[in-house]
Amino acid sequence: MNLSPDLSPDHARLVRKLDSLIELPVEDQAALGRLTLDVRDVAENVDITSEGDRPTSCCLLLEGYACRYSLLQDGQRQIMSFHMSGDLPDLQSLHVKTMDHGIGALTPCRVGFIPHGELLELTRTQPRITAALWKDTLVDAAIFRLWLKGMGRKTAKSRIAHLLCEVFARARAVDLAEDDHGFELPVTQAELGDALGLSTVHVNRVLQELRRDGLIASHGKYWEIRNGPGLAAVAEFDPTYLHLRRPLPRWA
Amino acid sequence: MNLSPDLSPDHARLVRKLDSLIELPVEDQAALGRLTLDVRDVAENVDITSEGDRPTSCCLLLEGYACRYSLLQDGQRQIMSFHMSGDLPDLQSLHVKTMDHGIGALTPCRVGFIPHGELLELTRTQPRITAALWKDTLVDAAIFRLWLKGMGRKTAKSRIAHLLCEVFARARAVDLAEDDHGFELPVTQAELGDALGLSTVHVNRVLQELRRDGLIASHGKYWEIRNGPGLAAVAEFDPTYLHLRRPLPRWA
DNA sequence: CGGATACTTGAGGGTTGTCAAAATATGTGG
DNA sequence: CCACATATTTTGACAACCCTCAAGTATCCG
Repeated sequence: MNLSPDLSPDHARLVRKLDSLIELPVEDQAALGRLTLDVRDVAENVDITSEGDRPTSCCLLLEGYACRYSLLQDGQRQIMSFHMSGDLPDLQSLHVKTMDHGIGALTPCRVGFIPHGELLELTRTQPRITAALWKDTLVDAAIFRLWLKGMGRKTAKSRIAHLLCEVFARARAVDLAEDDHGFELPVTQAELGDALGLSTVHVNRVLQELRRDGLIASHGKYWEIRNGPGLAAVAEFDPTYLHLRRPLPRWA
Repeated sequence: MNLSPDLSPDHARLVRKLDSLIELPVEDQAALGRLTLDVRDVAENVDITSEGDRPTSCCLLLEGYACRYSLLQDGQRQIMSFHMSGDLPDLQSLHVKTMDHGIGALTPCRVGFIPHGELLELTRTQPRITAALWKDTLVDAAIFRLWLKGMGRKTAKSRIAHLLCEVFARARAVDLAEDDHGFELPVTQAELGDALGLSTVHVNRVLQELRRDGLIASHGKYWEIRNGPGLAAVAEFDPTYLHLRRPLPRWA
């Protein structure tokens, strides 16, 4: 990647993310670099955006991890995605006015809010940026589809394996994975369960099984893929759906 | 809605669909009316587009019903969405080159293929059409999220109820539902199961339960919502996520 | 009318959930 | 840097929702 040197570190995260989807000429990078970023801190377990809100800006996640979620009437929670630095978890609010889900901070987060107006102006003048942003929302949708496939037709073991492959691949694509197999995902087993449609107890048992099989290891919020091909096989993981420009490790 | 009178019936279906999401001035309607439609017939159970394809056009469903699906290694199928006349089920191929799932015809279908080039040209010149198309893909994503929520955290009964509410609401929005509670959804119980992550047998039993409760009735491919508020309550159905411009029946 | 597809029913089993509690890790104030 | 409160992980027993298998019935369509 050819990252324009005069970008702020915050803008660079955005550019790096979009550039993982579509090659962005320096002019487009510069245009992104001129976007207003209203930076704020959000505490753990606090909403960045709540269901029912009608945002007038999109949030760029700069530091920390967040999730998309929705609550049921009985208080159960469904997590629909995990987000890391560089993600625009409520980008869809650009064209879909009312939030039909919330974005919550899984860890203390630093986020930058970009006014809708500025983004819409870019989409009127910069077709490549439009394509990149649109594609980002499309990859989101592709991820939802794969989760759907997992929830509908895969075992708990395969689902968990798939999630770990996916988060690793996404982290890798934006230079957040340290090496060929380690990455950060600061979520509790209860949160994994809420994401995968499983109980905490069952998540725990299946994780133990994956460890026993030598497929993964974990130390708190850090996860390690011990046997990539094995894990990918259990998961039936094929990264095509992430539509990344740059190749991933062979096994993924 | 103010449908431009000089549209072909096929183009009108597209305009009616996009207009259900965003108000389209006549100039935009006219621009849509000039799109090339390469019309073809697709037989039941044949793919309109297959997983792995790299389409150079988007298909507009003109007549019939289709579904998005993906197969697992063991042959199981996950259906990710149902599509009706007016839908653009592979619109995402505009920006995401490789199909990560297939589009299959559930009934004999008539589809019109629109060249990517023409759509991309529109997105460069007509911001409202861009917004409408983008929003269409965003509503798709919202529907995936709701299915995800259902599969993860709802009972089979609630999931089936939700699907019926949703298809009714979508059909209503494009004038495909005959009255306040009847609509067409020509799918077998096996297909419902593949969509909802359930076995055929269980779908059957739950449908009987919904009928016994007086919530629905069905005659072959036609479905009737007998008790809208009751069904919506079981489903926890709230149509906000469909982001429709025009109101739906009170209960939905 | 006949074959195929779809729907229905019954019996039994398995993956996963619930409840409850113990063990361990984490974090904060003194 | 320890002590205690809290959050998280782990374990066990039992139950439930849903699945599989299998067979019978209804429906569609040429």
